[in-house]
Amino acid sequence: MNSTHVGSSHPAHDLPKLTKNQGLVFDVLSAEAGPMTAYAILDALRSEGFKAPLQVYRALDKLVEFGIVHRLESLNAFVACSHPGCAQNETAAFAICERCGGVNEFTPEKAVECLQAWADGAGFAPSRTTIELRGTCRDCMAAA
Amino acid sequence: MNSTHVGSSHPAHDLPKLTKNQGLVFDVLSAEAGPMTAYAILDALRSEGFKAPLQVYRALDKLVEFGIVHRLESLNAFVACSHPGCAQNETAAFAICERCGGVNEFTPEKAVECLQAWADGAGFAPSRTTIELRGTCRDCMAAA
DNA sequence: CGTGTAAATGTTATATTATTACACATATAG
DNA sequence: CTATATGTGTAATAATATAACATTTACACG
Ligand SMILES: [Zn+2]
Ligand SMILES: [Zn+2]
Ligand SMILES: [Zn+2]
Ligand SMILES: [Zn+2]
Repeated sequence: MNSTHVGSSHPAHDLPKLTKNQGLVFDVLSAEAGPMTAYAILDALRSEGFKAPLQVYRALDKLVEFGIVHRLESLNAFVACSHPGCAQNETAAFAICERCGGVNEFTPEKAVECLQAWADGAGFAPSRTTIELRGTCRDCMAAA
Repeated sequence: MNSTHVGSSHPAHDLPKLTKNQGLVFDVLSAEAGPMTAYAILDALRSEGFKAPLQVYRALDKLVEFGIVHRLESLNAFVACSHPGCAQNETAAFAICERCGGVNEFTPEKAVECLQAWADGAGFAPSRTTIELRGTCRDCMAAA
Protein backbone atom coordinates (compact mmCIF):
# COMPACT_ATOMS: atom_id res chain seq x y z
CA MET A 1 0.00 0.00 0.00
CA ASN A 2 1.30 3.44 -0.82
CA SER A 3 1.06 6.50 1.33
CA THR A 4 -2.24 7.80 -0.03
CA HIS A 5 -4.19 5.55 2.33
CA VAL A 6 -6.81 4.73 -0.21
CA GLY A 7 -8.76 1.83 1.12
CA SER A 8 -7.54 2.15 4.67
CA SER A 9 -9.83 0.25 7.00
CA HIS A 10 -9.64 3.04 9.52
CA PRO A 11 -11.91 6.02 9.88
CA ALA A 12 -10.75 8.88 7.77
CA HIS A 13 -11.27 11.54 10.45
CA ASP A 14 -10.05 14.62 8.69
CA LEU A 15 -6.55 13.53 7.90
CA PRO A 16 -4.34 16.60 7.74
CA LYS A 17 -2.51 15.49 4.61
CA LEU A 18 0.12 13.17 5.94
CA THR A 19 3.66 13.48 4.71
CA LYS A 20 5.46 10.56 3.14
CA ASN A 21 6.94 9.19 6.36
CA GLN A 22 3.84 9.89 8.37
CA GLY A 23 1.81 8.00 5.80
CA LEU A 24 4.14 5.01 5.82
CA VAL A 25 4.09 4.79 9.59
CA PHE A 26 0.32 5.18 9.75
CA ASP A 27 -0.18 2.46 7.14
CA VAL A 28 2.00 0.03 9.05
CA LEU A 29 0.23 0.75 12.32
CA SER A 30 -3.20 0.54 10.71
CA ALA A 31 -2.42 -2.83 9.15
CA GLU A 32 -1.40 -4.25 12.49
CA ALA A 33 -4.06 -5.71 14.77
CA GLY A 34 -2.35 -4.69 17.99
CA PRO A 35 0.16 -2.16 19.26
CA MET A 36 3.66 -1.86 17.86
CA THR A 37 6.85 -0.47 19.33
CA ALA A 38 8.70 2.24 17.47
CA TYR A 39 11.47 -0.20 16.61
CA ALA A 40 9.00 -2.79 15.29
CA ILE A 41 7.66 -0.08 13.00
CA LEU A 42 11.20 0.78 11.96
CA ASP A 43 11.88 -2.83 11.04
CA ALA A 44 8.65 -2.99 9.05
CA LEU A 45 9.73 0.06 7.07
CA ARG A 46 13.34 -0.81 6.31
CA SER A 47 12.17 -2.10 2.94
CA GLU A 48 10.79 1.39 2.32
CA GLY A 49 14.15 2.92 3.08
CA PHE A 50 13.81 3.70 6.78
CA LYS A 51 17.15 3.51 8.52
CA ALA A 52 16.93 5.38 11.81
CA PRO A 53 14.57 5.45 14.81
CA LEU A 54 14.13 9.17 14.42
CA GLN A 55 12.26 8.70 11.17
CA VAL A 56 9.69 6.71 13.11
CA TYR A 57 9.60 8.85 16.24
CA ARG A 58 9.14 12.05 14.27
CA ALA A 59 6.24 10.62 12.33
CA LEU A 60 4.69 9.18 15.48
CA ASP A 61 4.91 12.55 17.24
CA LYS A 62 2.80 14.09 14.52
CA LEU A 63 0.33 11.22 14.23
CA VAL A 64 -0.25 11.32 17.99
CA GLU A 65 -0.66 15.09 17.78
CA PHE A 66 -3.26 14.59 15.04
CA GLY A 67 -5.08 12.15 17.29
CA ILE A 68 -5.02 9.25 14.84
CA VAL A 69 -2.40 7.26 16.71
CA HIS A 70 -2.22 6.71 20.45
CA ARG A 71 0.73 6.01 22.67
CA LEU A 72 0.23 3.27 25.24
CA GLU A 73 2.29 4.48 28.17
CA SER A 74 2.31 1.19 30.01
CA LEU A 75 3.71 -0.62 26.96
CA ASN A 76 5.91 2.05 25.40
CA ALA A 77 4.07 1.21 22.21
CA PHE A 78 1.74 2.79 19.69
CA VAL A 79 -1.60 1.86 18.20
CA ALA A 80 -3.73 3.30 15.41
CA CYS A 81 -6.91 4.92 16.65
CA SER A 82 -9.79 2.52 16.29
CA HIS A 83 -12.70 4.84 16.68
CA PRO A 84 -13.76 8.34 15.72
CA GLY A 85 -13.88 11.14 18.26
CA CYS A 86 -10.24 11.18 19.23
CA ALA A 87 -9.41 13.87 16.74
CA GLN A 88 -11.91 15.98 18.64
CA ASN A 89 -9.55 15.79 21.61
CA GLU A 90 -11.57 13.30 23.60
CA THR A 91 -9.72 11.21 26.11
CA ALA A 92 -9.38 7.60 25.05
CA ALA A 93 -9.01 4.61 27.35
CA PHE A 94 -7.46 1.25 26.56
CA ALA A 95 -8.08 -2.27 27.76
CA ILE A 96 -4.90 -4.20 27.15
CA CYS A 97 -4.99 -7.98 27.33
CA GLU A 98 -1.86 -9.38 28.93
CA ARG A 99 -2.57 -12.79 27.46
CA CYS A 100 -3.05 -12.09 23.77
CA GLY A 101 -1.72 -8.55 23.52
CA GLY A 102 -4.96 -7.24 22.06
CA VAL A 103 -6.01 -3.67 22.72
CA ASN A 104 -9.56 -2.43 22.94
CA GLU A 105 -10.03 1.33 22.76
CA PHE A 106 -13.04 3.01 24.28
CA THR A 107 -14.25 6.45 25.36
CA PRO A 108 -14.55 6.64 29.15
CA GLU A 109 -16.79 9.69 29.29
CA LYS A 110 -18.18 9.13 32.77
CA ALA A 111 -14.79 8.29 34.24
CA VAL A 112 -13.32 11.41 32.69
CA GLU A 113 -16.09 13.47 34.26
CA CYS A 114 -15.21 12.05 37.66
CA LEU A 115 -11.53 12.81 37.18
CA GLN A 116 -12.36 16.30 35.98
CA ALA A 117 -14.46 16.82 39.09
CA TRP A 118 -11.47 15.88 41.23
CA ALA A 119 -9.24 18.17 39.19
CA ASP A 120 -11.65 21.06 39.61
CA GLY A 121 -11.60 20.58 43.36
CA ALA A 122 -7.81 20.39 43.44
CA GLY A 123 -7.26 23.33 41.12
CA PHE A 124 -5.45 21.05 38.71
CA ALA A 125 -5.75 21.80 34.98
CA PRO A 126 -5.30 18.58 33.04
CA SER A 127 -3.91 18.75 29.52
CA ARG A 128 -4.01 15.06 28.76
CA THR A 129 -5.11 11.97 30.61
CA THR A 130 -3.84 8.41 30.45
CA ILE A 131 -6.24 5.58 31.27
CA GLU A 132 -5.03 2.04 30.67
CA LEU A 133 -6.51 -1.18 32.04
CA ARG A 134 -4.28 -4.23 32.06
CA GLY A 135 -5.98 -7.59 32.36
CA THR A 136 -7.55 -10.43 30.42
CA CYS A 137 -9.95 -9.97 27.54
CA ARG A 138 -13.21 -11.85 27.03
CA ASP A 139 -11.80 -14.28 24.48
CA CYS A 140 -8.81 -15.16 26.62
CA MET A 141 -11.04 -15.54 29.68
CA ALA A 142 -13.19 -18.00 27.73
CA ALA A 143 -10.12 -19.86 26.49
CA ALA A 144 -8.84 -20.24 30.03
CA MET B 1 18.90 7.30 57.71
CA ASN B 2 19.38 3.58 57.98
CA SER B 3 17.09 0.92 56.63
CA THR B 4 14.90 0.55 59.68
CA HIS B 5 12.74 3.47 58.58
CA VAL B 6 12.34 4.82 62.06
CA GLY B 7 10.93 8.27 61.71
CA SER B 8 9.82 7.89 58.15
CA SER B 9 7.30 10.54 57.30
CA HIS B 10 5.24 8.06 55.35
CA PRO B 11 2.39 5.93 56.60
CA ALA B 12 3.60 2.67 57.99
CA HIS B 13 0.96 0.53 56.29
CA ASP B 14 1.97 -2.93 57.37
CA LEU B 15 5.46 -2.99 56.01
CA PRO B 16 6.39 -6.59 55.23
CA LYS B 17 9.86 -6.32 56.72
CA LEU B 18 11.86 -4.74 53.95
CA THR B 19 15.23 -6.19 53.06
CA LYS B 20 18.35 -4.07 53.12
CA ASN B 21 18.15 -2.93 49.50
CA GLN B 22 14.40 -2.50 49.58
CA GLY B 23 14.79 -0.33 52.69
CA LEU B 24 17.47 1.81 51.12
CA VAL B 25 15.43 2.40 47.98
CA PHE B 26 12.27 3.13 49.96
CA ASP B 27 14.12 5.61 52.16
CA VAL B 28 15.47 7.48 49.16
CA LEU B 29 12.09 7.63 47.47
CA SER B 30 10.35 8.68 50.67
CA ALA B 31 12.79 11.50 51.24
CA GLU B 32 12.17 12.88 47.78
CA ALA B 33 9.26 15.24 47.22
CA GLY B 34 8.55 14.08 43.67
CA PRO B 35 9.08 11.05 41.48
CA MET B 36 12.52 9.61 40.75
CA THR B 37 13.80 7.49 37.91
CA ALA B 38 15.48 4.19 38.68
CA TYR B 39 18.83 5.65 37.66
CA ALA B 40 18.39 8.69 39.89
CA ILE B 41 17.79 6.29 42.76
CA LEU B 42 20.88 4.34 41.75
CA ASP B 43 22.99 7.49 41.83
CA ALA B 44 21.58 8.40 45.24
CA LEU B 45 22.63 5.01 46.57
CA ARG B 46 26.14 4.72 45.15
CA SER B 47 27.44 5.95 48.48
CA GLU B 48 25.68 2.98 50.06
CA GLY B 49 27.44 0.59 47.72
CA PHE B 50 24.93 0.32 44.91
CA LYS B 51 26.63 -0.31 41.58
CA ALA B 52 24.10 -1.73 39.12
CA PRO B 53 20.59 -0.83 37.94
CA LEU B 54 19.35 -4.27 38.83
CA GLN B 55 19.82 -3.58 42.50
CA VAL B 56 17.34 -0.75 42.15
CA TYR B 57 14.91 -2.46 39.80
CA ARG B 58 14.68 -5.56 41.94
CA ALA B 59 13.91 -3.54 45.03
CA LEU B 60 11.39 -1.41 43.14
CA ASP B 61 9.60 -4.51 41.86
CA LYS B 62 8.99 -5.63 45.42
CA LEU B 63 8.05 -2.20 46.75
CA VAL B 64 5.51 -1.79 43.95
CA GLU B 65 4.19 -5.27 44.69
CA PHE B 66 3.80 -4.28 48.35
CA GLY B 67 1.87 -1.21 47.24
CA ILE B 68 4.10 1.29 49.01
CA VAL B 69 5.72 2.60 45.83
CA HIS B 70 3.98 3.41 42.56
CA ARG B 71 5.30 3.41 39.04
CA LEU B 72 4.30 6.40 36.93
CA GLU B 73 3.97 4.92 33.48
CA SER B 74 3.94 8.20 31.63
CA LEU B 75 7.21 9.26 33.26
CA ASN B 76 9.02 5.92 33.58
CA ALA B 77 9.56 6.97 37.17
CA PHE B 78 8.64 5.92 40.68
CA VAL B 79 7.11 7.63 43.68
CA ALA B 80 6.55 6.64 47.30
CA CYS B 81 2.89 6.15 48.14
CA SER B 82 1.54 9.24 49.81
CA HIS B 83 -1.67 7.89 51.25
CA PRO B 84 -2.99 4.78 52.94
CA GLY B 85 -5.27 2.36 51.15
CA CYS B 86 -2.94 1.36 48.37
CA ALA B 87 -1.71 -1.65 50.22
CA GLN B 88 -5.33 -2.78 50.15
CA ASN B 89 -5.03 -2.98 46.38
CA GLU B 90 -7.00 0.12 45.62
CA THR B 91 -6.31 1.81 42.31
CA ALA B 92 -4.41 5.05 42.69
CA ALA B 93 -4.50 8.00 40.32
CA PHE B 94 -1.88 10.67 39.84
CA ALA B 95 -2.00 14.32 38.86
CA ILE B 96 1.41 15.18 37.47
CA CYS B 97 2.33 18.83 37.04
CA GLU B 98 4.32 19.40 33.87
CA ARG B 99 5.55 22.73 35.19
CA CYS B 100 7.00 21.86 38.61
CA GLY B 101 7.14 18.07 38.38
CA GLY B 102 5.02 17.65 41.48
CA VAL B 103 2.79 14.60 41.81
CA ASN B 104 -0.49 14.47 43.68
CA GLU B 105 -1.85 11.01 44.43
CA PHE B 106 -5.55 10.42 44.94
CA THR B 107 -8.08 7.60 45.00
CA PRO B 108 -10.43 7.83 42.02
CA GLU B 109 -13.15 5.60 43.40
CA LYS B 110 -15.97 6.85 41.20
CA ALA B 111 -13.87 6.77 38.05
CA VAL B 112 -12.78 3.24 38.82
CA GLU B 113 -16.41 2.24 39.21
CA CYS B 114 -17.16 3.64 35.76
CA LEU B 115 -14.23 1.80 34.23
CA GLN B 116 -15.24 -1.40 35.99
CA ALA B 117 -18.74 -1.02 34.58
CA TRP B 118 -17.28 -0.80 31.08
CA ALA B 119 -15.06 -3.81 31.78
CA ASP B 120 -18.05 -5.82 33.00
CA GLY B 121 -19.91 -5.06 29.79
CA ALA B 122 -16.91 -5.96 27.67
CA GLY B 123 -16.07 -9.14 29.56
CA PHE B 124 -12.67 -7.70 30.38
CA ALA B 125 -11.09 -8.65 33.71
CA PRO B 126 -8.73 -5.87 34.80
CA SER B 127 -5.79 -6.75 36.99
CA ARG B 128 -4.37 -3.27 37.36
CA THR B 129 -5.35 0.15 36.14
CA THR B 130 -3.22 3.15 35.26
CA ILE B 131 -4.74 6.62 35.63
CA GLU B 132 -2.44 9.58 35.16
CA LEU B 133 -3.40 13.21 34.55
CA ARG B 134 -0.78 15.48 33.04
CA GLY B 135 -1.31 19.19 33.42
CA THR B 136 -0.66 22.17 35.63
CA CYS B 137 -1.11 22.18 39.39
CA ARG B 138 -2.86 24.86 41.43
CA ASP B 139 0.35 26.54 42.59
CA CYS B 140 1.79 26.72 39.10
CA MET B 141 -1.52 28.01 37.73
CA ALA B 142 -1.42 30.77 40.31
CA ALA B 143 2.20 31.56 39.52
CA ALA B 144 1.36 31.87 35.85
C1' DC C 1 21.80 -27.66 65.71
C1' DG C 2 22.33 -29.09 60.63
C1' DT C 3 20.27 -29.07 56.18
C1' DG C 4 17.33 -28.03 52.38
C1' DT C 5 14.93 -24.50 49.97
C1' DA C 6 13.38 -19.99 48.66
C1' DA C 7 14.54 -15.34 48.44
C1' DA C 8 17.79 -11.81 48.00
C1' DT C 9 22.13 -9.99 46.32
C1' DG C 10 26.43 -8.96 43.35
C1' DT C 11 28.18 -8.39 38.85
C1' DT C 12 28.78 -8.25 33.92
C1' DA C 13 26.88 -7.82 29.77
C1' DT C 14 23.24 -6.78 26.77
C1' DA C 15 18.64 -5.32 25.10
C1' DT C 16 15.21 -1.85 24.40
C1' DT C 17 13.45 2.77 24.07
C1' DA C 18 14.29 7.63 22.99
C1' DT C 19 16.81 11.99 22.01
C1' DT C 20 20.61 15.38 20.43
C1' DA C 21 22.94 17.50 16.86
C1' DC C 22 23.65 18.97 12.40
C1' DA C 23 23.22 18.94 7.39
C1' DC C 24 20.05 19.04 3.68
C1' DA C 25 15.51 18.92 1.19
C1' DT C 26 10.77 20.21 0.37
C1' DA C 27 6.57 22.75 0.84
C1' DT C 28 4.03 26.97 1.09
C1' DA C 29 3.04 31.88 1.47
C1' DG C 30 3.80 36.45 0.05
C1' DC D 1 11.39 34.00 -6.81
C1' DT D 2 12.67 34.16 -2.06
C1' DA D 3 11.77 33.71 2.87
C1' DT D 4 10.26 30.78 6.28
C1' DA D 5 8.57 26.80 8.32
C1' DT D 6 8.33 22.05 8.17
C1' DG D 7 10.03 17.67 6.97
C1' DT D 8 13.92 14.39 6.12
C1' DG D 9 18.68 11.73 6.40
C1' DT D 10 22.19 10.15 9.27
C1' DA D 11 25.35 9.33 13.01
C1' DA D 12 26.07 9.36 17.60
C1' DT D 13 24.53 9.05 22.14
C1' DA D 14 21.43 8.97 26.16
C1' DA D 15 18.05 6.84 29.06
C1' DT D 16 15.50 2.90 30.56
C1' DA D 17 15.29 -2.06 31.47
C1' DT D 18 16.44 -7.08 31.42
C1' DA D 19 19.20 -11.62 30.88
C1' DA D 20 22.37 -14.71 32.74
C1' DC D 21 24.92 -16.70 36.21
C1' DA D 22 27.40 -17.06 40.60
C1' DT D 23 27.01 -16.37 45.45
C1' DT D 24 24.94 -15.26 49.88
C1' DT D 25 21.36 -14.84 53.27
C1' DA D 26 16.92 -15.98 55.57
C1' DC D 27 14.37 -19.32 57.59
C1' DA D 28 11.35 -23.54 57.99
C1' DC D 29 11.77 -28.18 59.36
C1' DG D 30 13.59 -32.49 61.23
ZN1 LIG E 1 -8.69 6.94 19.40
ZN1 LIG F 1 -6.77 -11.64 25.18
ZN1 LIG G 1 -0.60 4.96 46.99
ZN1 LIG H 1 3.15 22.65 39.47
